[in-house]
Amino acid sequence: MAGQPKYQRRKEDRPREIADAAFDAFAENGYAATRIDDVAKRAGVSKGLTYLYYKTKEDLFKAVVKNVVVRRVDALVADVESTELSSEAFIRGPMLDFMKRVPGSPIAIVIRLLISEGRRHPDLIDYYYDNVVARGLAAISRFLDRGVERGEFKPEARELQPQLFLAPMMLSMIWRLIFTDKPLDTDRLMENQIDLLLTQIKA
Amino acid sequence: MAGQPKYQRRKEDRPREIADAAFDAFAENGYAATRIDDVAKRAGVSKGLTYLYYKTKEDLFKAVVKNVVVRRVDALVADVESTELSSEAFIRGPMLDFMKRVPGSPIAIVIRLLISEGRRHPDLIDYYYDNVVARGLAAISRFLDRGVERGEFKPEARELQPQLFLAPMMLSMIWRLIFTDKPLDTDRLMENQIDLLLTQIKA
DNA sequence: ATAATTAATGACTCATTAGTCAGTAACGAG
DNA sequence: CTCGTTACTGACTAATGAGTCATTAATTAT
Repeated sequence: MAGQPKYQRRKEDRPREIADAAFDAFAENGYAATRIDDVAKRAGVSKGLTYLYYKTKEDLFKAVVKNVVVRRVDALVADVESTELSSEAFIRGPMLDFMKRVPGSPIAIVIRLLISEGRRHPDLIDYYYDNVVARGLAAISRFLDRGVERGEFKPEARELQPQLFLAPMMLSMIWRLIFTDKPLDTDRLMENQIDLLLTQIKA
Repeated sequence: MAGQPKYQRRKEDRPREIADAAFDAFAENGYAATRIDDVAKRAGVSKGLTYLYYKTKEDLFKAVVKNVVVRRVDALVADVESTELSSEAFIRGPMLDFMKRVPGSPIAIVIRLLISEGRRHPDLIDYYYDNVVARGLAAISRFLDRGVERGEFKPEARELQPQLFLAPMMLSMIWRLIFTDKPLDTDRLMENQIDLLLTQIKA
């Protein structure tokens, strides 16, 4: 007459399940306003278990940022490095597509967390800078260099700050984070910027 | 033999003193991590007095955002509307100067607060949108129109999204909020964007 | 089947802090 | 110099939520 077991023991999966639940909770309410109890409930576990895998709330926060971030950037950088397309076709195609997706993606959520809580976790900032920002910027720079070498871009392209490509993406992201419902054609904003830049640097 | 009085009664000045202290505290620690006790101590008053002038912590938060914001934007908009300079000279002069100053100004702090806490205060978002964002964007649009009418800009200038002017300012602001110490020539970023845009729209 | 191991639970403690309110003292009126 | 008004104080309450740990039960080994 054994009933259903109350729970399964799943040592391997728990940490990830808990981190995912925490990500959702942080995304909805921010770090400070998220209770560990909520995270546990979302993950379908007890509060105590959360503390078995993550010693403190801050530990959990760090795990969340690291998890979400690493997967995405790897994919993009690999894409940039391995493309067979012409420089212009790549920018207008895969790169623009990627940028359009970012403002609605988990990356935006992580950015919000970094803006609100980052100052209390300097090592997290460094981690994010090294693994996301620096790598992303370097990839764009290498891409510009390659365009120049191939004769697709003018030599001045090398002087462009890579951030110029990302600025409208950034504004779109912040816009959506703050003014969820106010209209802004973020796609067109990014397209226009790409047009501006390409007109300037095309050989 | 009367000692120094313990305090002065300053009904008129207290609200502002408290709001200013709160701004400093919020800027340093964010909304959630700021204790009313801290604010009171900074303002040199007791905790109870804070509650005499602001019914809740949220009330205080709203007062802070509104205070800091209104003063600045009024000045800029007036400047844009009343300038005697040529369109290009104005953009490269006063407008660029203003943009360069924003990332290090209290406006950046308010933006951080809106990003982290805004979702729990929708009326604050609306207030900020109406009084800052909408007005700023409208001012840029009118300015472009005027340039076209005067024959300084091509007619296509009317089609430009005003946000294109602001995107690098936004990126610079966020960069400084997150990566306080990582180098980025934010001034050059904004100058380059202005160059790009002017080359495109100059008659 | 039974025992040993340990993943998982949830009731508990304890520190923190938003918000209250009875009392105190500054200050102006008479 | 009173006396009345009220700006101001600070000790208090009530609620919340991070982190603990003794206990329970799923699983594995024998």
